[in-house]
Amino acid sequence: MATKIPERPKPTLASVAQQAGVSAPTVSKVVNGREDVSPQTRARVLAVLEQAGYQSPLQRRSAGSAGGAGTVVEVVIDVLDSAYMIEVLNGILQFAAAADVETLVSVTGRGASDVPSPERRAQRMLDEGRAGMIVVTSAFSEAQLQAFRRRKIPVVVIDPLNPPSADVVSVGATNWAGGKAATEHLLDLGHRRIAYIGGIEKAECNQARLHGYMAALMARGVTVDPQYIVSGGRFRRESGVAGFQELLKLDPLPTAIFAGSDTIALGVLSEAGRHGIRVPEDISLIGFDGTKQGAESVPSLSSVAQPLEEMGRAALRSVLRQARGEVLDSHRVELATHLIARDSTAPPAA
Amino acid sequence: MATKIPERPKPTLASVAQQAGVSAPTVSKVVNGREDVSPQTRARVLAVLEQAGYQSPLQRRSAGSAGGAGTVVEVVIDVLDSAYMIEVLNGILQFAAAADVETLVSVTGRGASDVPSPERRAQRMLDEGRAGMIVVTSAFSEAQLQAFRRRKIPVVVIDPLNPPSADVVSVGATNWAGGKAATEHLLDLGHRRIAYIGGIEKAECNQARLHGYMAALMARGVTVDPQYIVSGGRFRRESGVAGFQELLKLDPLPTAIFAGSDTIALGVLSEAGRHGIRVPEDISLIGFDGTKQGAESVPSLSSVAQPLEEMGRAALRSVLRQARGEVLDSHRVELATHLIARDSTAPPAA
DNA sequence: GAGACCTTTCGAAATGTTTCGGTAATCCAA
DNA sequence: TTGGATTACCGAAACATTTCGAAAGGTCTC
Repeated sequence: MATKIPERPKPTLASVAQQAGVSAPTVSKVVNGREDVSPQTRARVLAVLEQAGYQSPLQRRSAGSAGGAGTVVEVVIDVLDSAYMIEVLNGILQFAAAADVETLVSVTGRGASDVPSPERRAQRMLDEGRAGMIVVTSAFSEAQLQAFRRRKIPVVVIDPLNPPSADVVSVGATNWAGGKAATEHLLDLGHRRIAYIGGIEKAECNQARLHGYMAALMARGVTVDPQYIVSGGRFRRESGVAGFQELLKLDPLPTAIFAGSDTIALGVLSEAGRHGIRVPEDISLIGFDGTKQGAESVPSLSSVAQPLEEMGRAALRSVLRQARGEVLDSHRVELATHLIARDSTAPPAA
Repeated sequence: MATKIPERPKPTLASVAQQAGVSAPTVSKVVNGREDVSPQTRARVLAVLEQAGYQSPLQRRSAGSAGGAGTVVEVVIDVLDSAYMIEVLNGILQFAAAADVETLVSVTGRGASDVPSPERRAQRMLDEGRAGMIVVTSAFSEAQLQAFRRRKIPVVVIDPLNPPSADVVSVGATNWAGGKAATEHLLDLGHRRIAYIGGIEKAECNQARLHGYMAALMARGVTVDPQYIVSGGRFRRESGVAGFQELLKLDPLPTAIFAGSDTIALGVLSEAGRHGIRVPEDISLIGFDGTKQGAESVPSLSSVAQPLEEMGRAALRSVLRQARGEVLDSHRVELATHLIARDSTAPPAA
């Protein structure tokens, strides 16, 4: 080979050590983040390391292949108690298995001994060579997510509470269109007194669904009656129960209810049963999420389906792309919702 | 210290290598599961390794401090689609958060690209310093579990398919007693024609429940009618649907059904609804598992509650104990079940 | 059957990591 | 002030792992 490259000798621990005026073990400690090195020494070694472009064997190995075996992605969820969470997680796990990626799942809900600070967590992720993180919880604020971004750790948020900012990559669904579709479905059936029972009030997705609901009403010339909008709940069964009790106090009862999530709808369903109110004969009910649990209830629940598993897959895919250093087309992925009319909606009683 | 221990020199790679008649690098490769070692050489080295009781630094590290930060436990589940699985997993995740342990969850169900051989998987666990594994799936046979045992990787199986063997640590519930309690509950209400719809036929837990059912019947002098025992299903909703259709063909219809799991019971419930058969007026129904989903159905489901979350916790606790090298009191933990009578059971129609 | 080429297996040497003990700085009680 | 105790920091030596090429044996081609 005549065209031999000038061949700058590949930096080794020893060469770096000599240049920095310390021993090889000391450099090893700095590279591996051990504690017993003084700040000054560490800084000096780091400088030489940087200048020489040294890569530890670990770094060399992981640099090549993000997305293959050995890649670990962290998944942070609130609690595993809603059908929504379960299906999203399922999507992530399925895709992870197919992509040969490992997933480290942790809950932030109750009992977590010492929710570590984002800084700490980010540091540990770097140490352990984690490829990135998927967040399905409200545990991290916008500012905290920045901590990860600063360290170049790929993060994707599913259904963020806050409106999507340019700095955070997020995955969601077309909530506004979905809320509109659900309401139109009820309008088409002939309903005019339609109530909305919402989830977490400030949540972006809840807002979007509510505004889709209002848009549909107004487009048909139906006045939006604030009495029929129950808010202040959460995306949980109990909120459905409480919300329905709230609605029962009104005089012209609504003939249909649009629930902000399937779990809420199921709460409504069971509470209606307790009061001897039949669904859909006496009142129509439509949920949001399109969970299996809704499909399996009696009567089966009409709903606006979000592709929950697909959302999980999309989130993981996006994390892996970022980890590989690819440029993302968009910082916000919105997947389409579609209406599923099942047995819990019908024309209003004459 | 006068009582100094004779101090057999700690085995090192070199000493093992010499004894096995190979070089140190070769021993290293065997220990770390590299490919380029002939089977004969590997076997020879493994023998010496075993005899000398050599421990790789990785093993030494994980042996010392299991249970604190940085500990990673793998959790292998089938698919995240049953209430049972979800609650067990939730228990594991909650306890993991409290114990500051990380959990790596993987599914073996569909789509898993290349279910790695247990050998491979065990090797990777050692490489990555994983503390142990919890198995909630039928993906591993008894023999395959041995592969982990041989490498001293702590493994705990939750509700194993096979009868608990002395070699595998397992966590379960008092299935026999639970099956008996469920059946006695129905007998106490006055039922005599009681059907059983089972899950996976060979599964240990299913067998135990079935035999508890039969024991209760016999103890009261009620003949066990094989027609009323539907088997060949799985612990899934569809099996409840199919099983109920099966029972509908019989002439003296059963007045009560004991389902092998809540998911099965929910299938029965929805199918009964489709046929206009009311629960519990026309037929009583009791499940097994005591899942939240059962509690939330309409009518709410009577069930034999297993402490599912507690089982998850117990499994994780046991893995951590093993990882710390503690001696286990028992290789089989059985947690108590208890009957929850709700709205789906009532005296038979006169 | 000779040669080119590949594959498997292994170890020497190069490289990286850990253990452990020494040194010096600091702290503390007398 | 002094002497012991404690701690932080560092490197020599011991240990482990990886790289890379050599040797042995196969397979294919001509």
